[in-house]
Amino acid sequence: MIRGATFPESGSKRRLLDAAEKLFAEKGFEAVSVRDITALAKTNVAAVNYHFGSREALLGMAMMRYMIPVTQERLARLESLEKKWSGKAAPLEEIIDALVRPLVSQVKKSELSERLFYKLIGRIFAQQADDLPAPIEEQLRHVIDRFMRAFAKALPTVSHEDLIWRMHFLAGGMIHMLTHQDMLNRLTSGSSGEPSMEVTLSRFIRFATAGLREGTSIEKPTKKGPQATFDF
Amino acid sequence: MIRGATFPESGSKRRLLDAAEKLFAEKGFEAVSVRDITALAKTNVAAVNYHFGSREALLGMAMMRYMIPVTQERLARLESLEKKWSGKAAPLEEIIDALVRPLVSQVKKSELSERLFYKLIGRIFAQQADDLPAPIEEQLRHVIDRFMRAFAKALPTVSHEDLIWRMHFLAGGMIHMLTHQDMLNRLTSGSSGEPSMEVTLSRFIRFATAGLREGTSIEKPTKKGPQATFDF
DNA sequence: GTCTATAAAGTGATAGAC
DNA sequence: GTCTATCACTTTATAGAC
Repeated sequence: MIRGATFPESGSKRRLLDAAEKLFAEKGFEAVSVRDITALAKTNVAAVNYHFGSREALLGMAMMRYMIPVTQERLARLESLEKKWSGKAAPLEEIIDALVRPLVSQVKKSELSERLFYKLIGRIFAQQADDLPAPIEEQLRHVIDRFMRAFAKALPTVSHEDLIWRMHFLAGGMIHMLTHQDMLNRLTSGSSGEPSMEVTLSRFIRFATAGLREGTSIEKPTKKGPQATFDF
Repeated sequence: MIRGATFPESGSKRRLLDAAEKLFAEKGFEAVSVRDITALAKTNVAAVNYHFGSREALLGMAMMRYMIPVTQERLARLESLEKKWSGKAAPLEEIIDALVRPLVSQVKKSELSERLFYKLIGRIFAQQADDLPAPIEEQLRHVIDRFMRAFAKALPTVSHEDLIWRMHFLAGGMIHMLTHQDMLNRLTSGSSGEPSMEVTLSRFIRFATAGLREGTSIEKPTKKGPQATFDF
């Protein structure tokens, strides 16, 4: 399902991908010019068009170089999880871990700094769906579909529609966690403690597990949420 | 604390703000030129510099025109909540509602389409903290501080650091909910049901309440999350 | 494959007429 | 306040030499 598209291991094409990735992460996709990229990659300005055809195509390739291994690791982790729990539903925490951890673990294989890596991922996910490159959209669709089935099995009493939305909220928290760690410190005068990513990840998994599970058990006697009018 | 800065109700300055807001929402902050804005506002190209001094300053003003009423409504709702529960901690659901609902309710006062309004808010929050206009950063800091205190009162057993991170995850889900409703439908072949915002909001509040509360009560016998090694 | 040179269009900002 | 004309750059993309 997920084709393995190969990427150059060296040469000017590789240097262009590296440079593009770094600059896109730092400044955002719109704010980087072909000249910025070729300057950092130490090639001539024509190289981008020669190797990729256009700036847009290079942008798509840089995204794909990330997302392909992330997608593959997600699916592999989920499969190995299902094998381990053969037939039975896997624990919710472990499914969420399989979805989130690859975004973190792929960082080690990158030559970008950790901070930049997360920014790049954040920028990819912050794109509107309709201007993601088609192959990336296809991958995300497949990942969502596979994980939805796993979640549905683990939470048989939650409706399909509820589950989709909860997974959506989870995705938002996940992206925010990766991309705005620095914002958190800035906006709270450094009281977030700057923990390791492993600690943050386990905090997130607890949060998301509780959120996904909410409403599963027989309706707790919660004080029936607001929704009412305020005297504002 | 939050100064009330006035914005023009008519005239070319107002038209420029309207046009900028619409285009920034549609295409993103980097992708809109002064000429795009003046064309839509039906002014000459010099008008932006005459009225605002620079493109950047106009961008900041457009953001502020949103965020000021949102911030004011958030603080007002929280205050009225605390008055209502005089002394006692307000229910978690109601605090979250006070934080999230203003982002939705301000849509009615806007002349943008609902879809565009949410996109604009998403773009503001997707900015890196260090390139938000200073007054906006100040407002966010104040809001976070006020709501953190309310959350801490409602969840006295959760550590300050845990709470900060859970609030951070909540913020991510909130932004994602507002800005990527269309993506959800696109990536799930429309099985999210396109519910009204009111329904989505109450789904989100349930999710976030559960996530924030997680771990409050005496450590549930959860199967101790993953964190372990995988055979991948 | 790599490069320079350049075309063609777009950019933010401003001077100066009205 | 509004406008046109224009400056001084930067942009993507490409032609054509090596």
